[in-house]
Amino acid sequence: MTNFTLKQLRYFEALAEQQHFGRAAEVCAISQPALSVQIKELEQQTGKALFERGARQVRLTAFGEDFASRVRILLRQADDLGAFAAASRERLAGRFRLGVIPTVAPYLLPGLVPQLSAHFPDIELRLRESQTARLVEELLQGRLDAALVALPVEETSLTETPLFAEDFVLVRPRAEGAHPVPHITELRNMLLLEEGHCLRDQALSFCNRPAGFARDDLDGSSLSTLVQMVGAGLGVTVLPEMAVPLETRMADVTCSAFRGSVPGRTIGMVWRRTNPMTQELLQVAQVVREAARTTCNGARVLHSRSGETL
Amino acid sequence: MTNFTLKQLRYFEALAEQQHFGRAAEVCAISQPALSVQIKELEQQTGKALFERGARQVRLTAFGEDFASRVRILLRQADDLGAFAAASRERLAGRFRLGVIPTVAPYLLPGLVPQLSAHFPDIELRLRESQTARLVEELLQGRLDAALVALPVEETSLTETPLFAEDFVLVRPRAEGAHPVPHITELRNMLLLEEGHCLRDQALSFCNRPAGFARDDLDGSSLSTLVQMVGAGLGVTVLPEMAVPLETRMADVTCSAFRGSVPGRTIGMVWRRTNPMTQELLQVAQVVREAARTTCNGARVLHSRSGETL
DNA sequence: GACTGCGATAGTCTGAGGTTATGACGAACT
DNA sequence: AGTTCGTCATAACCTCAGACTATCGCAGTC
Repeated sequence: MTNFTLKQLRYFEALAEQQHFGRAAEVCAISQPALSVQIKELEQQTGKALFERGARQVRLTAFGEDFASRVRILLRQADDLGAFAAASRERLAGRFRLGVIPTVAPYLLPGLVPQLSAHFPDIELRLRESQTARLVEELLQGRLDAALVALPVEETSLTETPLFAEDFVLVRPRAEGAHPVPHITELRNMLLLEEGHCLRDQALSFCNRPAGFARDDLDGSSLSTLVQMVGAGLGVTVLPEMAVPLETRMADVTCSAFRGSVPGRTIGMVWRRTNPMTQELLQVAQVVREAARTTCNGARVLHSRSGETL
Repeated sequence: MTNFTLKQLRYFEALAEQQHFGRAAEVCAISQPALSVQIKELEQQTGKALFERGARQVRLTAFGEDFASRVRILLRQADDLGAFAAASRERLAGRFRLGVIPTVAPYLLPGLVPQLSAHFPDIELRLRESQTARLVEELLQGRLDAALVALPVEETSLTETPLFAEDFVLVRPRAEGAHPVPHITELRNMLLLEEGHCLRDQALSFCNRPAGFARDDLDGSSLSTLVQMVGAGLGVTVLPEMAVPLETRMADVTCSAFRGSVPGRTIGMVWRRTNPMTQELLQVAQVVREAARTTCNGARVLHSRSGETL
């Protein structure tokens, strides 16, 4: 029953304004008979006369006027919808849900958030801090649009772009600062983040884990905690370089670059392969690279391979 | 640019709800390819992806969700428009502008207005009291929908239906009540309404106007005034029967039926011949007849000829 | 690696909605 | 009164949007 078309309503509005079939048809850029037919059709569908056809005048009926005022509202709303789409066409806009792992978030976000807002003024940014596994799960469920994690991510339905690489640095009690920096295979009493953090797995993987390597009785829930524990002389730990300024400022520790083969990590952005906003996501990635370059110590910006711009 | 169709939006809404092309197509009672094509078309027109097509899931994009919430509002409004038309289909509704001549209005309207409201609960009644010429002019300009006047009305672009007929009665000072009622051709010192009232013309026409017939130095602006003047002994006048109870109650006058050929008038309703609401107008006329029968002394209800129901 | 479920694409057909030409009719003019 | 004019409705025709069926392609699943 409600099967009139927007086109009919636009014709109707034109006729209501012009009060003349010929002129209204011209306004609509169609022929007069076409307009007559559509108005007639509309009148049949509403079941009431909308216009009174006089010899020299076309007038709205009482019902027609009530109808017209509602039609106008409807059409303006339809116009708004079109304008809304047009306005959103160029720039990334709307909700954008970004997940970030805990060993990146505190160091990158203070620089990133303002830059994202500046770059995409119409964005509604929602941030979520969680470990990689959780972020991947939420991505797959469609509850996140993208995530910043350490690469690689083994998940075929996700796609990724590298953002930047950084080294890990060794954190020891300040007292040990004078000692030579041990090789990564010689580390002892390593303090680690609790289960689930990718940084823990990375730390475990880049050395051959001799007996006594890790203090696995003393997992820390954050890098901040770990550094405090190092300062208390409980052991040593590694920090990604971006974390160094913030975490070691107030602690009684010393930081040293590794010698020889320097361990590190690559941070990248991942999202569902099926997400149609690839273009916009790559723009976001570019902003993240910029933010990392300007606000994160020692971040070496990486660029996506050419094929990924598709 | 804003040339999407309501149909597309309905398809879109269904898909947004079902998150499945096949099921959404079924809901829309079309084939799945038809829906795919229309969604694609809509996405092309908005210039943005609305859905993310996953392997096992169809999801709205961020933009799609914003779009959807607006679409829902628009569609509900379109539905309302249809419902509004459907609701107005049966009963007369909306603004109804009725003109009434001054020698009818005060006596008929108190009974008519409640009956009209009761009969057409959704009506928005606007009343206008003016002399016939003015009412006809406003009708022709489309500023009135109908008018209650004395018939006949000489105006080819108006059509009419008779409502009721009534007699005129003679009003004399009470002192003269004992005298025999003069014949209409023997009247003297007749007090008349001022220029423009049809009742004046009628009074002038139903007698042969001998010298001294009318006190044309003393026109009254209302029947009420005339009756007061009669009571003061300035002359005599005629009243339509419906005016008698109200106008003669407080005055020192006497009313008498004419003998022989009794003058009177016919009240009818007129409207633009082009007005498409003939059916509803005839309903209104019927209510007026009923109101006249129950509330107006001596009104003899008349019925429209069968052909007029078209 | 074949199967399956699901969306996209291709090819075809129908009718909604456009066109031009013409009719009908009231208003205005001669 | 007849004629002309302005205006909307109707008729006949045409075209393409949008429907259908059939089929392909792809990603999970067994």
